[in-house]
Amino acid sequence: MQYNFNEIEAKWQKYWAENQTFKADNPAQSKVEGNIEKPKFYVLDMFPYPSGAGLHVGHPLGYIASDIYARYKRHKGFNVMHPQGYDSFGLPAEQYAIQTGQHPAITTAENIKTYRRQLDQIGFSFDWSREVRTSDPKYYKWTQWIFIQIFNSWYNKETDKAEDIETLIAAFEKDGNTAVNAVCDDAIETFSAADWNSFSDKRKQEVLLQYRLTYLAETEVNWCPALGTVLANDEIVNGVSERGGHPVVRKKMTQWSMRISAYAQRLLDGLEKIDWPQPLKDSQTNWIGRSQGASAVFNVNEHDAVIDVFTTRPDTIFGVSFMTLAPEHDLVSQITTPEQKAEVEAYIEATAKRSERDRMADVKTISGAFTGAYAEHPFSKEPIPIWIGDYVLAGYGTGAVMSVPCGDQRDYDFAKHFNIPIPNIFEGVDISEEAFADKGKTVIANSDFLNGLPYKKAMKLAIYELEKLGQGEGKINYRLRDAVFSRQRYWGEPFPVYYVDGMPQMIAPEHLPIALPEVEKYLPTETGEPPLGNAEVWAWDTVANKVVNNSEINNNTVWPLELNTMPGWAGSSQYFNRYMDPTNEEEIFSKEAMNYWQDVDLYIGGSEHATGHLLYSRFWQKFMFDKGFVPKDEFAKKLINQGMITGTSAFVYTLSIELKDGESTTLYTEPTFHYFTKSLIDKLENQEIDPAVQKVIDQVVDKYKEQWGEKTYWNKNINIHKTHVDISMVNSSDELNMDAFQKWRPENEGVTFVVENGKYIVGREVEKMSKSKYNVVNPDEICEEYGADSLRLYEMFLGPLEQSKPWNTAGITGTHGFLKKLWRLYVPFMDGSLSEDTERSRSEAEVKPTKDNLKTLHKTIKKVEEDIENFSFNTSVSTFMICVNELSTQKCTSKEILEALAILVSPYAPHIAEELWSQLGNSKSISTAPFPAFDASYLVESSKEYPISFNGKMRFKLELPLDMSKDQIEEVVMAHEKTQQQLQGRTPKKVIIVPGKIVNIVG
RNA sequence: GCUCGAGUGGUGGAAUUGGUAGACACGUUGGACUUAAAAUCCAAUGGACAUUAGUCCGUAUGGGUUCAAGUCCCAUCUCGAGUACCA
Repeated sequence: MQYNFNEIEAKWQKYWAENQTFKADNPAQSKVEGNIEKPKFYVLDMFPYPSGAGLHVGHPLGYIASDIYARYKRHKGFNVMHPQGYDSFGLPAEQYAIQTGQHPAITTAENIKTYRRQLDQIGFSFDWSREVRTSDPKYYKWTQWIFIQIFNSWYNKETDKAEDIETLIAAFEKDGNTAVNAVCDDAIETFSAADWNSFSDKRKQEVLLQYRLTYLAETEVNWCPALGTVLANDEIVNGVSERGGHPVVRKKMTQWSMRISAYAQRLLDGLEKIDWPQPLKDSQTNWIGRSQGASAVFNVNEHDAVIDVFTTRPDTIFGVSFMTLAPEHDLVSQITTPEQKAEVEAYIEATAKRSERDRMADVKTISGAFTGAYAEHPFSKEPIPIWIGDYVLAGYGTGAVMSVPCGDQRDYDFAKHFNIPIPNIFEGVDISEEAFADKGKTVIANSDFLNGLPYKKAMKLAIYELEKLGQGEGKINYRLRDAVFSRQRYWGEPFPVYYVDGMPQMIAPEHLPIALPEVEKYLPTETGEPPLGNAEVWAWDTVANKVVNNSEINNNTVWPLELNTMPGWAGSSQYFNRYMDPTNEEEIFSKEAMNYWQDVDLYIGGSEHATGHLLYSRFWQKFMFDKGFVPKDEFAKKLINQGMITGTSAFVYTLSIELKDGESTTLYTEPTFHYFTKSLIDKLENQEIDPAVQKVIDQVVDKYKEQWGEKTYWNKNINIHKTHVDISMVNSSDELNMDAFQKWRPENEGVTFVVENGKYIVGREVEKMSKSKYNVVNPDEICEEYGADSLRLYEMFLGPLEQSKPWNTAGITGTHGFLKKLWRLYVPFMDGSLSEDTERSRSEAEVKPTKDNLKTLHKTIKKVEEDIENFSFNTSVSTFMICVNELSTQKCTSKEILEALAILVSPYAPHIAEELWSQLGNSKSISTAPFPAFDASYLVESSKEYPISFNGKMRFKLELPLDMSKDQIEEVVMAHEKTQQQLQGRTPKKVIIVPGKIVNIVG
């Protein structure tokens, strides 16, 4: 009986779907409420954005790994939840809609269909009954619900958690805002209880907005004109948009923001208790950017104004020789003197024109302008000139720095450039060439009360003295900014918000979801409103509690709705919790479900989400924790980043011949229109011209001579050109299908190949998989030709999960061959079409396992179990191969052994395992079978083949009993003829014997 | 520039606390079967010398610790990822 993988895989995929084999039990659904016998295990993949291109072989890598783990945990007796869904709001579908008019919901649904088909054919054990789609109103109802929760909350620094806004209102009514210690906007006016109670309703709402965890405020945002939307910091890479690479400019706009900065410290602390990859933790730490120092206040001379600065080096405060403000700083226009006005304004204009990208690319050019104003040093009372410079960023800290040129290289460079004095406040340090920033070696000098102190002490004392003056305090600063939450796009979650007199109002949760309205065009309106401005039915009726036509807006009971939509990360920030109870229409998830599932045990996905999805999700989780909705403040215990699978591009080579007269003048460049096989190119690169190449070159030169007459060409340059060729035209031995190549493109017709042994060998290079490089490998084709089980095994076999590694389809014959070999072991137990030489009955075939059989099996169990626990899937595939090779050699026909082996293999190659399991006579799915127990007694050895080394080099091996003593071993080894041969009469200085390991003879 | 990670055959990669380097595959070469091809099976396969036994060199490079180093320590080089005026 043949291993007919296509048939087997289709059969079992159908079986799993029909029997809901991988449906995870929920506490509420089980017989005994809240008490499922099995312990829970939650395995999660980062859900995909369903793009139009479908999957390539790189995409399922992480899904295969998580699937193996999920299936393994089922064998180990866990109630495993392994859900999958779609992050289906996003820019590509909308861009496509703008171009074609096709509704994004339609393209998205089509793409999801393709994804589902591709996922199904790989045989994942997903519980599809839990599927979520972020663009489904039934799902985004809860995204809107969370938004309302966040809006109705503030952050209490005293309790260090989010609290209901009602508690803040109560505090205001009682004591005003002076006693409240909250995370809020920067410039807040203080008010008493009496003030508060006398405020108008609108005024109260304005004040509360400054405290809410999501708030509407005019903020400086990253505006991307090409995409017509704002972008969050993590959506910008190198000053251009992550998607599309469009330029981004700074712009002030009224936007929803999320007060993630309130959670900066907890997001940092939380990293210590989760098992996530260090690089990922590092980049989150970096992104949060905690720095400890002090704030200091400098009074501005002749103005009623102060400059607030943040510094990490308050110990160097006596080294200040100037102040620098960001050009955008509010004070600049106020304090600039009439004489300096022209220069300052010109400078501000010049910096505004420079894009973010230019500013970043050009960090070496020093520029700035003097405002003409002076600040007063808090201690020395000396006047300090105030400058502006674009090396100070408006968005970080207070947008102003106290410049200490002797201790900071940027300040130093600025001072040098503008001839500002550089006072030295470090003992015994030369600062004539560069600034001195080594905190460890710092001893302060020329600094009044700080003289002679090292860094730490000086820092403490400086802060103490600043506090005494009332001009500063110790402070911790974070780089993390509040996250802009509005997008001027169509294809996203609508906000559950309407506006009364310009003030945002939440729609009551019982009226959710607020579904996306239909629009004619997906572009911004003529007046520059977001696409939802095109909707005709987009007003909120507060009486009927429903969305009505805009014409009904009466500014009394019917009000306009919010026109922005939520960003891509809104829907993905709590999806892992919704999976626990995905169809619940009453609440986001039931208490029972949440208490049972708790958190994600294993989360697998790409490292590109380090500072986006994974930071925002942790933020929302902490919020949900504060409000008592979830029991854990970190949502995923363990996270693994799978590496990228790169493509192996193929290249063909042509030459062009450049004829030069004398040293430099190019007379003529001639492409040869011949394709040369790789080895000839290799030779050329080593300055070696093969006769076959020479012939072509001569032809070109002859042709030239015919046209131009005889000349001496003493300089012939040969240039090699390589072109990508579609990898489907290349076989596993790198041979090009020359016929196919000629037909590939019209211009290839009739080209000549210069071959070796009749074969054209292409060049190979590892590159990112992409259409333009013609190196994309589609899993559909692999499944068709080799089967999903071969694909799964091969993806794991390629190398460690976290590492990036190149795909090479040729290698799949290895794992495919293994499966065939595995199959053959079971043939004696198969019904009907037994091959002639194995024609036996089952009972005849079955024999008792031999000692060797058991040894092979149990060493496989041990290794595979260890490997899975360590996520070392590549090595367990090798272990299976060794196991099958051994059992084949042993001609094993023990049902006991083969049953256990089928279970071991089943997480990796589930289809063949199910088939073999049923052929052995089992009627239930193999996924219900317990994992074989390891028994060490089968591995006990009585002897060991000792490596005998001389001076650390292994020379020969000797089989010795394991119970032999050190002395006995030495005796036997020394007496051995090969030992004497090695020593050649010398007496060894030392003999090292590690029983059970090694013998080393020194001398 | 800074932070982190990695360098092992022609290729992907093994090597658990320092203890037989190159497991397992791919590819290559030779052989069997076949009219032929495919498939399958068998054998060889780090390099150099040695046609037998065997010897020497080999885990990016140079040092060091050790009876013993891919593994530990120091320095250097190369590649990859992240980050980038963060005061």
